[in-house]
Amino acid sequence: MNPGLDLRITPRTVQQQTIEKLRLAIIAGVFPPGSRLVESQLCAQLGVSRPSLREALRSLQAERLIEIIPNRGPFVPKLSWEEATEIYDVRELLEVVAVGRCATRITPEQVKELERALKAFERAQKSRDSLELVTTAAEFYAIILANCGNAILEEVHRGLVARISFFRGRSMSLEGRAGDSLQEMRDIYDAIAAGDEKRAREAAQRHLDQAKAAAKHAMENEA
Amino acid sequence: MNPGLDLRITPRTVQQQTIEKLRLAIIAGVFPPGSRLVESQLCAQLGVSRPSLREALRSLQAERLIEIIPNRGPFVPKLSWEEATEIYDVRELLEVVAVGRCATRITPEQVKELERALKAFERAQKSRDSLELVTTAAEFYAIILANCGNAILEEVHRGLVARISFFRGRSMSLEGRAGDSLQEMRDIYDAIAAGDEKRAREAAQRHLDQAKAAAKHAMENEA
DNA sequence: TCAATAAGATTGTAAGACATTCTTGCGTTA
DNA sequence: TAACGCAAGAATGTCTTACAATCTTATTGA
Repeated sequence: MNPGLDLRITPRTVQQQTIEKLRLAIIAGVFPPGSRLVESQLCAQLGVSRPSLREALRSLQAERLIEIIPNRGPFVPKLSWEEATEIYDVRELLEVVAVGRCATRITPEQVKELERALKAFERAQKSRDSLELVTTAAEFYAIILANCGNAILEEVHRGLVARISFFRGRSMSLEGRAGDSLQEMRDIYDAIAAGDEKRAREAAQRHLDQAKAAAKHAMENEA
Repeated sequence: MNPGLDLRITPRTVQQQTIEKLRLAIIAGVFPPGSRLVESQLCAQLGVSRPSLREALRSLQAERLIEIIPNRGPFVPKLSWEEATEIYDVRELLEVVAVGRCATRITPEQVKELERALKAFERAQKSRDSLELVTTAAEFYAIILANCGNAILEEVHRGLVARISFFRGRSMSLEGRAGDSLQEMRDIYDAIAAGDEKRAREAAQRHLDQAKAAAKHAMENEA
């Protein structure tokens, strides 16, 4: 037996499903930043009891996806540009390393996967579907992070990206941004496929700097 | 009025206190890795109701300080050396940057604070108090992270360090390790006080490599 | 118009209940 | 004897109910 393989199947409990549904809703922007989450309403919408919902809310609070002010309840935080910048900076730190490591250790099968994800993004870009753009871009990065050889890095990165999902959605819709993104992601893909760590890191750095600038632009245009 | 200043006082709810007490207990090693946390026992020990306790446990689960297997309940995870290595690697990534940034922006008052923390560590090292060693070392790093200019980086770093606290406690007790640590921390302090970013980063890197090696050594000697 | 108050809504916390699932010890059987 | 299976007990997952504390809002009065 391989002791490193965990075969345990974990039943999906009510709370887990509650957490996942709420998390997706928040990331997708169903509850825009600043909106309050009223327990009784969520219970009714999700069909769960208040204790179960509250436990789910505590998890999301620990993930920093929501904030809970005592006696006032949970709400989706509004990110200031300063906070968003800090998140982008840490993300950049992690992501550049992840892309570089990925380039040195990814398997040919996973390169195929990455190529598929890139093409999906390309299709989304042509169809100008804003949601699809974000989804496919996330998938592209998910593959990279899953192949960087460090699960903790992947986990932390995912948490950070979730917190700026609202920005990403906005900046992706910016005129022309998706096209630039595609080219930058192609560069990353090419470098990874070639196993060129240095070039991969540089491409990732470029991509993130551009994304950061686009996010800033998107934010200033609506604030 | 300064809109950036948040004067809101948050009442300390039962759950917050529960979370903090449990977190400290876990970090301090009261519940060693592998031990199960039985709800009814914790309720009695902490004097809180089951719903409150369960919400607190969900928070700790999201922080990855405990794991909860459905229908079996929460327990303190045993870190494999592979996982610990991954955490150390990400921590290193963040910490080196944080120390470097700290060197360029710390205020003279905070340098004083850092000096005090360093001296406290020195005293702990002389008295060979294992708990004090960990506490004072944590304080030293807390000051650095608080002055790196990025609250997100600080937050992520704190989360990672909490997860390897058990290792830290063990490796600190290693013969001679504390003395080496002190010298390495002095180097970090000197570089920060001198505002020398490059040297600070190098010192941080050295310190972490040593800490990692010590942790590995400590782990292999008991597994 | 503004301040104070009161009513309503919402959250924090507890207690109880019950079905489901896990653990464990015992007895049965090959 | 050993392995299997079953049954009792313990623990968790979930829901309901309840109530005090707090916040929000609307009304009233100056």
